[in-house]
Amino acid sequence: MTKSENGDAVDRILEQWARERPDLDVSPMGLIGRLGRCAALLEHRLDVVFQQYGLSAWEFDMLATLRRAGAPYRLAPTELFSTMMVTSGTMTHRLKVLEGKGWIVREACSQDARSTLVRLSDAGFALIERAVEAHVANEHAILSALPARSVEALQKRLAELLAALEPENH
Amino acid sequence: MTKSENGDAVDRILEQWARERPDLDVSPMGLIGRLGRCAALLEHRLDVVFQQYGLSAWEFDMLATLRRAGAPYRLAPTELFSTMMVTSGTMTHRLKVLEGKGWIVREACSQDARSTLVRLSDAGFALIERAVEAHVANEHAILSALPARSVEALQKRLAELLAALEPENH
DNA sequence: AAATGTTATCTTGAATTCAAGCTAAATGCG
DNA sequence: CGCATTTAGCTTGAATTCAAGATAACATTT
Repeated sequence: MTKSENGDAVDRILEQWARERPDLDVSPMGLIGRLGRCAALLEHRLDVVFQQYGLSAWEFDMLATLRRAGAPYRLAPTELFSTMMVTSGTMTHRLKVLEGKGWIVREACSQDARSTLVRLSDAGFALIERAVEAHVANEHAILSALPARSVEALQKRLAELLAALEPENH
Repeated sequence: MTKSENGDAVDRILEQWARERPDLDVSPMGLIGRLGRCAALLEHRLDVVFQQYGLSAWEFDMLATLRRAGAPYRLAPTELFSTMMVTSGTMTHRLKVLEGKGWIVREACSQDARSTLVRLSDAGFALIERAVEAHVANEHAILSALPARSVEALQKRLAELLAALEPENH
């Protein structure tokens, strides 16, 4: 058995760099490369369930954000795009699409005439209520491929890394 | 508004779900949410260095893939887009851009007239040679925020997860 | 050799995103 | 009050991506 058949795609990249640039210590690529690849593959796996409910990932995310905010399931666009790490222009587009599909409604804000609040419609509420159940079940299924102890360990280490990366910490 | 309590952005999401949907065990969101967020933040951090060399992330990735393949730094488009997880249409566009910038050249394939191979130009080679050094240094700097043992542990757990997620394994 | 199927690549059109800049409303300050 | 500044949201244009399908070359079978 050769080395390259044992490891994953990232191992193969590390081997190539070791051969071509032995002067560089490319070991951080192991962690960062795998993390990126895991994220991409997970995204794909989650999309499968979203599509079963006629949702894209960002549509699920929008409805879920409004849903978990609690009654009356209403937030300002600014709050939405700042928590979701997208620009205001992206949010304008998303709101138009969701309103067109009847999952949200827009309401004037009594405190601030500049702001038109966003609220889950009954249809949007009913949809996300079912979709989030399937989504959570999907996540459980995906992680069941690993022993519970590995999941817990990974979870702890990622929390550490996230703390080190969060914008306010540097 | 963000600094406040103990816990990160993902903890706040978990708390909201626990309040709104106590019937669901949303614990997998802890791992999957943090992983996604780490990936997004890391992407941003890596971009900083890419931009210093006039590169976008995908441009760096393309040049790096050709570079680490070894002399004569030449690959077929199919090999490129399959290892990089993008479609053939995306690859066509990328090749046009890189060719326009003079970092790659295209050459007919003697074995297969359908294929026009892609090769690093001298300029492309010189650029990626410097950029990869800065990139690796950047990755070292980012991970230096964590103790070496944490990095090693995280790396091992991610390799486990990646093995469970790789397409051929399910 | 002709027919059939497969492979490599490109084209097209739509979706999604961001950066930059715009308008309107709220707020602060003299 | 009157003017400057900030904030909320939207508009525009460009970049990036993919899905679907077109094209051309290769491979296999008849």
